[in-house]
Amino acid sequence: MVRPPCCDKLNVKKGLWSEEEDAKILAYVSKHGTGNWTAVPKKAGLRRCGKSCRLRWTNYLRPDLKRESFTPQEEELIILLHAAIGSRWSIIAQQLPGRTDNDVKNYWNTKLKKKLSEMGIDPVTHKPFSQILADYGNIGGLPKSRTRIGSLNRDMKNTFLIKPEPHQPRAAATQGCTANINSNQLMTTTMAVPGMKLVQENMFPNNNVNHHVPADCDSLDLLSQLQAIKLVTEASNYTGYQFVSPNHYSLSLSSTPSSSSSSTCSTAAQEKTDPAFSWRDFLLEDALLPPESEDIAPQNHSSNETNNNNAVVPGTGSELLSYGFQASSSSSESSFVAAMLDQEKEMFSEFANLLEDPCY
DNA sequence: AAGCTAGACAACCGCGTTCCG
DNA sequence: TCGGAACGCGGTTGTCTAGCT
Repeated sequence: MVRPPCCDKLNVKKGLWSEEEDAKILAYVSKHGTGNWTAVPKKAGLRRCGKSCRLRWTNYLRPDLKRESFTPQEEELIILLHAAIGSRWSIIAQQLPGRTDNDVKNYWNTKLKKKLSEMGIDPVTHKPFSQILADYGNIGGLPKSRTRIGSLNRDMKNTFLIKPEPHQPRAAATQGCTANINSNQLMTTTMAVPGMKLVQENMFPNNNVNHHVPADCDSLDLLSQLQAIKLVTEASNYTGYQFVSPNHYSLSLSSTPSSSSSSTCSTAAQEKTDPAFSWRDFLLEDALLPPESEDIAPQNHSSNETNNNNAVVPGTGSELLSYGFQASSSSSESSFVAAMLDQEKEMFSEFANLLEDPCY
């Protein structure tokens, strides 16, 4: 492993910071300001890596940091922003004065993920579990056996299989689940990634999104991210991310009169009739089709205009799966899907014994 | 009282990006 | 333009503590 030069010394101290060390950092920063962190340890008389100093300052010593626990408003904002832009903690934290990305990340990992799971919502896709299960069952046409549940993400499993887990070291637990990872990835990537496109389209119906750009997370450009943030944060009176029914959760944005009716996260039925996204486009544009293939005309998004106020909590996934796999007609698509399924079958057969004995 | 467990949060690690000579 | 250093970010791990058995 290559360490940065500032951390290369063997005598660099690690672990928790003492009050003395904090005082040295504070003294240094008050005198010299922040910046050039690699020089800080030497100048401040610390046996710490510069990176570590910066982290200590950013996450703990900065005077503008809030110490009190997260408010319900902050909590809702985090959930909304996570739904909109994913785990971009630094961006989310920028919308929460006095909070650091580390704070937000920790709060998400320890509280919010669990909370959403208990509500029956997958914290990764922000989609009701029941719908994910149904959609996932539809993909492969495979029976929903225990094995299938074993391939769902851990939070989801915890919700379905409420049973005390024997404590085990984290690494061991992680390793034990290795056999599930591929199928998890199959699911979460296919679901979450195109979902970003859905967010973009549904949250900014008037935004000229180029629908021929492959809808991966990274293609969600900065402008759109900022717009997403703006939309979410400006909805000053939103009443929250409400669980309505197992297939239906909503976000009520009451900041505009026309949005008094809660905008609703698409149900499976709604999504199947929503023409805004074509899974086919997503799959094929990347490589399989020449650009501007005539049967993949730009989508007409006029239907979105009727629900401009709907800040659709990104569903992300299952709608895409229903779209794509059910509507697939071209041979290239079916071969792509078939290849994925073949690989998955192969994996299941290879790890059959493990999958029959889930690690939880 | 001791051991175990889970929650909270601080800190570290690795990697990608940006800056600068 | 290139390469190394610095920085920033997200994921992961470590540590402490309170509650429970």
